[in-house]
Amino acid sequence: MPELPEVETTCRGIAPHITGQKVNALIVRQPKLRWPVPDDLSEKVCNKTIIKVSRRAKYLLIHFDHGAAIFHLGMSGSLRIVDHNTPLKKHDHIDLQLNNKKVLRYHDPRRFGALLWQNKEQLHPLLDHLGPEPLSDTFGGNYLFQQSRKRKTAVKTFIMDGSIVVGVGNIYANEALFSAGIKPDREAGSISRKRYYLLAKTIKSVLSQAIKQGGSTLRDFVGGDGKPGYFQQTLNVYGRGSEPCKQCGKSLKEIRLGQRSTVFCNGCQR
DNA sequence: AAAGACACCTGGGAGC
DNA sequence: TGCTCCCAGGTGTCTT
Repeated sequence: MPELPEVETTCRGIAPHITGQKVNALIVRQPKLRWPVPDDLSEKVCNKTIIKVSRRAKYLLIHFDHGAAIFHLGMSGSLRIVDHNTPLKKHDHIDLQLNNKKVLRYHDPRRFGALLWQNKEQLHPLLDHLGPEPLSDTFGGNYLFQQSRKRKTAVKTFIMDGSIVVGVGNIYANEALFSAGIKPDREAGSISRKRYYLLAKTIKSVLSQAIKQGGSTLRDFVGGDGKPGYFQQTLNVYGRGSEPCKQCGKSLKEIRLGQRSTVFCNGCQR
């Protein structure tokens, strides 16, 4: 479910409700996520005050004086703010109960997500060796061009590699490549600097557009049924295999790259 | 070193 | 209605 824009939207949505709050309890009903929830996490966060919420790649960090709880939403995870008496649904695995009678509730049917802990001033191994944030100034066409030299992997696989750039998931990789007019299976190392400038630009714009739209549905993260913002995003190719290209009308092609569904227009992308 | 396959897990939809 | 099969927004780890 969550690509970078949804994690960012979640981060912004929950921050005002939990920042400055003291944690009353951590309830872990199902510790078997992608990695087990640490046994001692409850002791680490109980009676401690949340000082900040931030995002790095698709990780959501809840900061305390002495360290941070790290959430990852995996494929199907979501975090929402609910009232303390809100009935549990299936797959509501974790509650972080706050002083203000609100609960930060983690829901994740497939359990590919995670809840971990990192000590102060010491980067968790998972957050080490990550590439730049796509929306930062250190990420751009020149960087992509340089990183891609002599690489034979498909350009789509390349931009989805978290050590190159974080946060470009399957939906937005497809969309950014369409907008840049680049065929997803082109060898990364064979693409010109000029075209990487355009690709970096479309990656940034497709992600910021989605975040902007997610911002309009922030209330969904504090009640309601929690429909993620990017469901509203206009998708040009993702999920539209064999439908007509919105640009030229030709039938969109669907292939698999790195076991991921890949959709593109043979006419508009080369 | 880089590329590709596989793993984790549940639910929904298609096809029979 | 119910069974079987395939697919799904991620990403660490193992094998070539």
